[in-house]
This record gives sequence, C-alpha cells and structure tokens, in this order.
Amino acid sequence: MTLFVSPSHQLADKPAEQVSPEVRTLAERVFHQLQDAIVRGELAPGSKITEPGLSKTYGISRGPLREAMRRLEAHRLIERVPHVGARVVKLSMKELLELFDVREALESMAARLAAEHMSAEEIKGLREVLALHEGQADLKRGEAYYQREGDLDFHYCIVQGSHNKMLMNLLCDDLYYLVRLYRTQFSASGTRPQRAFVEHHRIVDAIEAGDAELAELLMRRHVSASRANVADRYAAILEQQS
Amino acid sequence: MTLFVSPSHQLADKPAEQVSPEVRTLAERVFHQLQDAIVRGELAPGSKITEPGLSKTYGISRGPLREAMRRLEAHRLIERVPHVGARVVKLSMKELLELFDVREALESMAARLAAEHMSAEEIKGLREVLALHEGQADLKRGEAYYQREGDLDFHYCIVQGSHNKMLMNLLCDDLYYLVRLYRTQFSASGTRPQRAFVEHHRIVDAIEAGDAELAELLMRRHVSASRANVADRYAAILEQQS
DNA sequence: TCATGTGTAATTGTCGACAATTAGTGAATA
DNA sequence: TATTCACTAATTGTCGACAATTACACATGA
Repeated sequence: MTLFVSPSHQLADKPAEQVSPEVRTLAERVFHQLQDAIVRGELAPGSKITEPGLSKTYGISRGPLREAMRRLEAHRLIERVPHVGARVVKLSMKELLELFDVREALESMAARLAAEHMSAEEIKGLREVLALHEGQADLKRGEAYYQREGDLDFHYCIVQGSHNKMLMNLLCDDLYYLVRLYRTQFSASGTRPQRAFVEHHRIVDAIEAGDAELAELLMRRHVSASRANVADRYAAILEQQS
Repeated sequence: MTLFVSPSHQLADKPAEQVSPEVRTLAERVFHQLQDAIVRGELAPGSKITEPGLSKTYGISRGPLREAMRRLEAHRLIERVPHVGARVVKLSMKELLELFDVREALESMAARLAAEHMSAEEIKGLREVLALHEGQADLKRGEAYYQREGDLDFHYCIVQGSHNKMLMNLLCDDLYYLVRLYRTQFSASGTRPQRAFVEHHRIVDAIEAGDAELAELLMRRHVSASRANVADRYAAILEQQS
C-alpha cells in the first residue's frame, strides 16, 4: 500500500526527529516538534508556554522559535496575546462541535469530488485501507484507538482523492491536528467504531460507483453521526457528574 | 447600520494606517499592511519579495517582518521556499475554481447555521445591507465593482450569522483575502450582478423563515453559479485569444 | 480588612550582526 | 560552441543583546 502515509503514522513511527521531508530549517523542525507535543498532550491544553522556556528546552534561540509559534497560532493550536504570552489551545465542547460542522461541510464536499475524480488505482488503495482496518482484532473488541486512527487514515484518503489542493490543505494540514488534539481531551468509543466502519464501506461503494451525490450525502451523515456521538457522550458525562 | 464593518470597507476608508483595533505590535501592523498591499495588487502576483527590500520599505527590522511573512504564508497569500525566498501567490484558474468549491461547502453550511441561529435583529441588519445595495445606481447600470464589494458584505454577514467562530475564522479571516486577491487578477461582471442580487434576497427570505435546508441549498447554488460565471468568462477569454 | 500605589522581576517585542545557503557570472576545458 | 566548475554577491537563517510592556508582590493608606 503505497497510497499515502497518514500524519498520525508518520508521527507514531518516527520519534519526532527531523528525518521528515522538507524540514530544512530550525523553525520548521521546532514547529513540527511543538505540533506533535501539543497533539500528543505533552503540552497540556490551556497551559502557558513561554519563549525562554521553549527556547531552552529545544536548544534554539527565540528567533526561529517565534516563527514556529506564529505558525502554530495560524493553525489554531496555540493562542497568543500581545505582550502577555501564549497558551496551548483548549477546545471547549462548543468549539469541538463547531469543528464538526466545518468538517461536515468540507468532507462531504471532498467525498463528492473524490467520487468524480478518484482513479481506479486510488480507489483500490482505499479498499486496502479498509481491509487493513477490518483485519485489526481490536476493532471487534470495541477498542477504539486504532479504529479512530484508522478513521483518520480513511478520511485522509478521501480528501486526497478529491484532488483539490485547497481542500487538502485545509483538512489535512490544519484541521486534522485540531481533531487529533481533541482526542487528548475527549476520548470516544462505544459501539460507534463498528458502525463507522460500515459507513466507510458504503462511502467507498458510492465513490467507486461514481455517484457523487450519494458519496457526499453518506459522508455528511457519517460526520454528523460522529458529531452526535461526541455530543451524546459529553451529555452523559455531565449527567454523571451532577 | 451597526451590524458590522466589512474588511473591504475598512481598508477602503483608512489608508492603511494603524488606527485599527488590536494592532499593538510592529509585526501585526506590517502583516496587515502587506495583506492590503497584496490584495490591492500593489504587490504584483507572482512577484518576488525580499526581506531586505520590505524591511527598508516599511522601516522595520527583519525580525517582525519575518513573523508577518510567516502569517502571510499561513494565509496562503505568499509562498515561501526555504533558503530561496518568497513570492506573492498567483492564483491559477484551477486554484480559483478549487477556492469556489471550498466556498460552496463552507458558505452553504454557514447559511444553514445562519437560518438556525440568526436573531431577528441580525436579520434586520442583513435586510438593510441588501437595501443599501439596491439603492446603488451602478448596480442597475451593470457596473460590477460595488456590487461585488457588496456581495462580499452580504456573504460576510451570513457567515457572521452562523455564530460559528471556526467558520468565521476560515471564511472571513483566511479565504476572503484570497477571494479579493482574485479580483485583481480576474475581473468579473456581465449580467451576473443583477441575478446575484435576486439570489441574495431569496437566501435572506429562507433565513428569515428559519428554513435551514432551503437557505443552504440556495447559497450553494448561488456560489456554484458564481463559479460557473467565472469559468465561462475564462473560457471566453481563452477563445478570444486563440 | 480592603483598596491602591509602587517597585521589581520576568516576559515579550525589536534590533543589528554573523553564519549558511543559494543564484548568477564568468572562466576554463572538452 | 557547449558544458562544467569555481567564485562572488546577495539573500535567507540564526543568534545574542537591548528596549518596552506586563504581572506580581509588597507596602501604605483609608
């Protein structure tokens, strides 16, 4: 399967070293390192990050560090206030649901475009991704982690299949890091993974049939169901606490 | 009409001075200045911009300048290559159409959410925006410029009405500068403005009726028609040249 | 006890200088 | 003549130091 390498796998395999492709400058490297650290939860959401601190931790001066932080800010992973400082972003449930709305809009469009533009070879690769997930035992046992990572792989493939670079940038470079960050704050499981798996197959079927409208509709429902699942679990947690 | 101030009007009224709200640092100021300069076409698309050059032009050192450039890069207004330099982004027709696809996805979602969340007062403000456009004589004469700017105002209002901050950031802070940049490269007019004006009213009707699905559908068609108009005009230009 | 003002310490913003990489010019050779 | 290599100039990347702003602690007064 040479289709693509998901960012999650990239980050899981390599221990945050600069073996990656286009990391030719210190600012680039520390940007990716900080991105990983935030997404993995090593830098706690809401915690304050100071320039001298990070500068010492990563062994670089504040110049490239500030450029990296500017990029993190643009990607919505940290929040800065002039003359005050920066904090790791902390997603509220409201913001998380907003993120799902944006995903619903963009990913359904991606599915539509994928149905129109994906080559037979790409669709084959997509099937292999699904087969890979099916083979994983933990899916049946209801353990959500790999399924969720695989879920990202799947969505990643669809977005790539849209052949729309702007969409790819928005979803794969920007929003997915937020999606992964959310995992460190709200864990999700239940019976959702199995159903999501079925939905994935239906979506690929529609794409393979070249039915753009159906692919779009199914992806929209898929993301929407995922959103509802998160909202329900959150409501349950609130119930439990009170 | 206290509803909002569109970025286009902001930039039109103030001659790029730092009277704006939260511009408390040099990097912020030069970021906005460069953003304006690019969107207005003062910095030609595709032209190379060098750090010493800008540094001298704006009278600041390269530190804050580089941070501003990093933000411009994140907003896709310039493209940087490590150790080589930066260029003002030049939208190809393919990329412009990609942008329309993204807008179609996001703005239709915004219209749906606006129909669900806009208050009566906000809707009243929206009507006033339309009335303002109607009063402008150049709309009837087919002069597109103000209509197009007004078009942005309209879309801006809808996005604000969605009450979804993530959507607002994506559309109003990021993509709209690209949309405005496109105007400097491809001028659009024809009979489209008048029809767009009618479509605007239909959309507001749906929002006022609280019909989320209809509002979404109409906005989707509206953006799609705009996209088709651009594509047709481009095809005509290609025809003319050959 | 609470509010207010002051002073200090820490952090952020900005600058100029140096190191590293690249592009372009020109000369030497096949 | 075309190609390749070296050299130079310019630009980008990085660093450390200084200035400006802010936050916190403490003392003073009502």
